[in-house]
Amino acid sequence: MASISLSPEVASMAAFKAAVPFGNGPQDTAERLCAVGRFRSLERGDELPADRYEDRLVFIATGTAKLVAQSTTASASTRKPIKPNGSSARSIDRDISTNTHVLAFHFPGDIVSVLRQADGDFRLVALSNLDLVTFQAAQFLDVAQDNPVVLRSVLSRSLQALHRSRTKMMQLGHKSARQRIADFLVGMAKRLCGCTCGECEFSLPMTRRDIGDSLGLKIETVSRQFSELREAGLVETQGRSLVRLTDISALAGEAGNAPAQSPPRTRSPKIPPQT
Amino acid sequence: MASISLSPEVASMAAFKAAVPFGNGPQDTAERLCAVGRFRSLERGDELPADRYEDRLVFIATGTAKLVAQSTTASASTRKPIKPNGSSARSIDRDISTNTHVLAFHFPGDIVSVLRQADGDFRLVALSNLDLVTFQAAQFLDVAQDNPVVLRSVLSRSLQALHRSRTKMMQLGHKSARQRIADFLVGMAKRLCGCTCGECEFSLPMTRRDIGDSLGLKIETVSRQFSELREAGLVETQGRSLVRLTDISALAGEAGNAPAQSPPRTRSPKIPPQT
DNA sequence: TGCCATCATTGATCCCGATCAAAGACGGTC
DNA sequence: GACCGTCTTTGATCGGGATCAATGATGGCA
Repeated sequence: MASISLSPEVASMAAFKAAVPFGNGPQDTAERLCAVGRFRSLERGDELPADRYEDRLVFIATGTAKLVAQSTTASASTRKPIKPNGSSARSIDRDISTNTHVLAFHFPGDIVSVLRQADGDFRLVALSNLDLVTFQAAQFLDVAQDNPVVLRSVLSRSLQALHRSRTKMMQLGHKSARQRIADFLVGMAKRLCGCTCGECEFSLPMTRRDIGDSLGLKIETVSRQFSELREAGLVETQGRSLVRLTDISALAGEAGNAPAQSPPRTRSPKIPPQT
Repeated sequence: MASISLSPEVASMAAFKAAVPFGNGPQDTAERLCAVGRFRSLERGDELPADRYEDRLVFIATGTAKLVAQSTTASASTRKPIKPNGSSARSIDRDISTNTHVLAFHFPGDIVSVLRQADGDFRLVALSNLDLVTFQAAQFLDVAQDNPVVLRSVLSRSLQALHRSRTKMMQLGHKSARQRIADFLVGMAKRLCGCTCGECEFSLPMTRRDIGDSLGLKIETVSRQFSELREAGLVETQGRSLVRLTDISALAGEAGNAPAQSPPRTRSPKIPPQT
């Protein structure tokens, strides 16, 4: 097994180069970017060590991750006298049952912007074994500055992230628990299988708690909604993570979205949706 | 009234040039950007006509605006048999009590990204008389592509917007009504007066309904929270919009944030705050 | 000045989701 | 296999915010 197969590091860098369009600018941009990028590998449950002073851009090569925020709520409470059970020395104080919030889940090919710690406590945590490439944002931009195509691509990605974030905000703003869960499942079907209608089966890489934290719900509520959707025949589950959606369109309807028609929403100017 | 004083259009373009750092790239970038920008003036309550196919970047020169999303929720309920009272012809079907959501408020100097309508129903609505400059995002980027400083500045702004959006998401995710209102007021104090502690007085450009829509609360709840904060001596109001915060730090505490110490924001080589 | 549409406040009640509590199921490891 | 920690499900109860309903305040305008 020596080093015959492609090393994770080399593979990750290659994935990065493949994911970003380098256009017809300076041809060495890719190499120069890789030179300032740093490969890292995390195991399930590990978190990317925080950087106090530098914003970072993180490219996900393999695995899935969650971006969490530890809200600085003056929660005067809950110091859990962690059981002396010296479990894996690895699990760094994953403060249970505090106001942790999952901002987003990320999958291979994503470029995640992780702000410096001074701007809030954002952390990237591995949900599965994770290969990634980290860049100091300033360095990345310095290099990319010579190559407008790259810069523009990054901008475009960040605008997309903004869009997703806003969409999610709307979810949290005024959707019921049922709608949030349905929406979440539809979203996962799309990102994990590329399915937007029909049926679909996949394995959720995150726990019920993670799901709840990302939707602003408690774990019990998440569970109850799964149960109800199961009774409604829209969802089947097997084990902890395997999920089968029997009718994605119906689920999307449940989520309060247009039932995933043919995308070209040829609405005449201003017909109120009112499904 | 002739054209003796500076026209709003000229003033807006000048404001735009002043707001974006053009660095030492090609010196005509500013002019070329202005050439593809289009000046618009909206009156209170008007909305920026939607563009079906093009994402846009909008620079706010004067006034305040809200970015709203009309959620396509399949609200099976609430058919309000709008009273035949042919009210003012002006109020363009501003569907009362529907799931409108305010994504953000914007002030002079902001650059707002307004996605094409196909990506969701986002609209920019004037809260006061509003002068702005709109760009087709693609055109803007084409021009800016020659000037890395501009491109990078726009990127930086969008990352900031993302950060704000995420922060807000956390708010909506798990904060009480009290905390949301307190947080909102602290944020307004900062944006409208630059105050982060001590006391402060300003005029809110938006209605209680707008506030509620932006925080995921109902108007009655907003009102009740104002009343409670008033009783607690943290807030004084006069008329509909005038607000006085007697102790911003205390209010920040109420919001569940660190009580606004001297922000040790040790900014590393980064880009100006703004927005 | 008085009218009137809109906005804001206050009260009463209801309901969804949080919280408290206790089993039950999964999936590791020995 | 049996054990055990973690994750998940289900039940009972509570409370914050939504909802329904009515009154009061504001400010634009003729």
